[in-house]
Amino acid sequence: MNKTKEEILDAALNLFSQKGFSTVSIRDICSVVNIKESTVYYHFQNKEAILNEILKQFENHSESLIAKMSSAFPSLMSTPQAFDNLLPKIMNQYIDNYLADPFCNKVIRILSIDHLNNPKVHQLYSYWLFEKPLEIQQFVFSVFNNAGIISCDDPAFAAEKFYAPFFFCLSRYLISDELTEEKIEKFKESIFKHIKEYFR
Amino acid sequence: MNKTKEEILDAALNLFSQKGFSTVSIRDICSVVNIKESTVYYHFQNKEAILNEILKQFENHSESLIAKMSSAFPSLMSTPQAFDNLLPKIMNQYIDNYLADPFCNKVIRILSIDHLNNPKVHQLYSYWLFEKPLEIQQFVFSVFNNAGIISCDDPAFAAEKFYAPFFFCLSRYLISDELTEEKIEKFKESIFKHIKEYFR
Amino acid sequence: MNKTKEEILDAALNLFSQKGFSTVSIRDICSVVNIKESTVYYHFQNKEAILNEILKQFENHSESLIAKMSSAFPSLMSTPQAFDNLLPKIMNQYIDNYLADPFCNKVIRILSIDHLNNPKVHQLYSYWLFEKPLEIQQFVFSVFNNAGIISCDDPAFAAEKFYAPFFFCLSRYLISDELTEEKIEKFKESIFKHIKEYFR
Amino acid sequence: MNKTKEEILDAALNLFSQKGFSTVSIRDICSVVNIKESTVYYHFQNKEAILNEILKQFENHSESLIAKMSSAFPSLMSTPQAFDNLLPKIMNQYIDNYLADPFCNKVIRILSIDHLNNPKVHQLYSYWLFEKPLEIQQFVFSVFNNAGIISCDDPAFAAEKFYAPFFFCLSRYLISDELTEEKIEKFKESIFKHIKEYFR
DNA sequence: GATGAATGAGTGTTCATTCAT
DNA sequence: TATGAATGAACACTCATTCAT
Repeated sequence: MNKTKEEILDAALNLFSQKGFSTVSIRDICSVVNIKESTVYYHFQNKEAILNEILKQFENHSESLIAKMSSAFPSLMSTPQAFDNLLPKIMNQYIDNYLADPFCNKVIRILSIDHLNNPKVHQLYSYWLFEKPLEIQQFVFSVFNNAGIISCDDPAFAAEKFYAPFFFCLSRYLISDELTEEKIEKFKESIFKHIKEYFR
Repeated sequence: MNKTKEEILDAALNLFSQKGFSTVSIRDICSVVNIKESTVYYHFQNKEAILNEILKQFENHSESLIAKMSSAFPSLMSTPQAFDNLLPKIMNQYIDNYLADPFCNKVIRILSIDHLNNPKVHQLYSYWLFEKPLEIQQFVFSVFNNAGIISCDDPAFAAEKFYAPFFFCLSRYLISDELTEEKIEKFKESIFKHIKEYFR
Repeated sequence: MNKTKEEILDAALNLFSQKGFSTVSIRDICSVVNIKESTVYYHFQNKEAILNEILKQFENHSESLIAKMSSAFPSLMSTPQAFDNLLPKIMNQYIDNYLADPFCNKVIRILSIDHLNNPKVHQLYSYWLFEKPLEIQQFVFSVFNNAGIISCDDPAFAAEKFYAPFFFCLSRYLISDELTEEKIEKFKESIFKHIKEYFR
Repeated sequence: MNKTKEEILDAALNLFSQKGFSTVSIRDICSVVNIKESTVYYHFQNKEAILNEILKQFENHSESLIAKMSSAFPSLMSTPQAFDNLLPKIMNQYIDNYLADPFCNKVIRILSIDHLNNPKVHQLYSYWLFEKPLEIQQFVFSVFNNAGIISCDDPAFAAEKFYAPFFFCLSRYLISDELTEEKIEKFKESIFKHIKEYFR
């Protein structure tokens, strides 16, 4: 992709994730990238198109991450030791490449700021922060149950119980302020406590 | 308070909670209340003052609710039966008068939309959605622990574990879309399941 | 006159003389007097009426000062010693009760700020800062000439020559900044030097 | 410079010099230039920037005029005849290119209208209407004195005496009303009378 | 690829003024 | 006497967008 276009996307991502889509002006973006406003319209049809491009990249990233993580799934089920060894690895992957990944984290902020205002954002917000993670975990728990690894008669509730602390800690530590290494550590510490407690 | 001023506050509350503070214009508010823009400036110094008034009312409401709920606390501890009887009542009070209360619910939406953009909102967001509830629950759990009602060696974690589903379900059911009776029912159903599971 | 009305006039005088008529708002005046804007309209028909009242008072003050000073004129002509004695007295009177008088000084500032913008002000500005003083002095010089006290074949030019330093020092010392005792002293020092030089 | 930008500056100059900076609206300027208000903000950061540009041009003009006039100074001192020949030429240059120059004259009006209200304008007003001319003339008189051309033991007072009629006639003839050829003639007639009288 | 110039619609806000009380 | 409430017109300024170059 063109360098200027990438710079615009990058600046827009940063600004949108700090102040929300409608509060950021084309001028704001241009003064970061150091280009004229009309230049933006060479690369994008309009302001919304910038957001759409960001969201599209986010979806691609997220889907490919899911694909990657799913491939680790069979090994997870092989033996109890494999489970104990792999679970933290998978969780770390999920955190490092998604919740705390600089790009994804910023998009998640955008989703949480703008979801009430923008239907398209709302749909992504619902999907990626609620539906999809719950669906995956529900699936995992029901497979585990069927395999006799855990006993779980309500996989939907199990998923919700497992995911709630993730969402809570995400909101509390990862998108409440600037994202720092410190915050990520706090998040991980907290979330692994919850996981440990969960499988106690 | 003056009728027009109240109507302005009411319209502003609705609009701010739907689109966020900066996306709502004075014109938007006026076209709801059916007054001229200059009239707004008779009642409020500026746009921000409208938000501040709303936030002030929210704080007053919240604080008085806490006071009211605290008074029920001693009876909660008297006998195990009292606990079992009272807990749902208190939870319902918390939900009906706070999380799902039309006024509070809208303010909570505002907090969640604008917290990244507005420092004052951010402070209230952190305080009322994280610090305060966790502080209260941590206190409750440590008292319960001391009284031998429950055994809990890490009240801070216990509070987080108890509150996480609240926050999750709040985000999922109560501030993700328009607030309907149906959504409130879904929320309650889910949250009482979590509570039951918690005290299992 | 009513106390509130006087306070309005006083506040308006101060503000108009600092920032000019059109730059001062009714609000500005009210916040000094500590009344509501609508109250102003009980005492004055509109904003302009406040200015007119001030200008009327100024004209009354000026005219009565001229009358008073004219009465000293005959004695001025009696003997050369009387002239030498009386001239500084008259000049001091002119300065203390007019150019440097707190009320008149403020009005003169208003005239000099607003004369280009407001025809009525322009007329007073021309009259009281050019026509009238030159007319009086021209008259004085021609009488003095006829009486043989001084020899002066062009009283109009003599008046202009005599008055020019007044106007210059007025602008430089008395209406260029806040009016202080120090500034008045500087003005007097300078102007008496010019007078002495004139009659050398 | 861009044509539209120049037209804005020109219209602003005319309007500011007639009504003062704060009384002129961007709309006023636009309706003269026949552009939309937003266009003004393409060329200038804000209203004040228009004034600043005008003032900057005035300072450049004034400084280069002083430089040009200073170069004529040595010849002025060579012989008494040179003095008699050159003085009117220099005075005419001063009047035609400064006091009565259409651009400068308008700026001087702005200075005299807005100096009490605007600190930056006040500084230019003091400098260009009092400090600088007096400084130059004081310098000239002291050099002339040292060269034996005139005898003058108080050059500061001599400068004030020489300059006072300029300032007076400037106010009376050149910035009191619209600037016409007639007014300029009146001004010159008067000022040359004063100069002749001065060197009598 | 990029920009200089322009714009129409909209933003928050201030203003002098009115009028019923 | 004074004010609470309201307003229409104006204000400086910002916005996303267009289009010729």
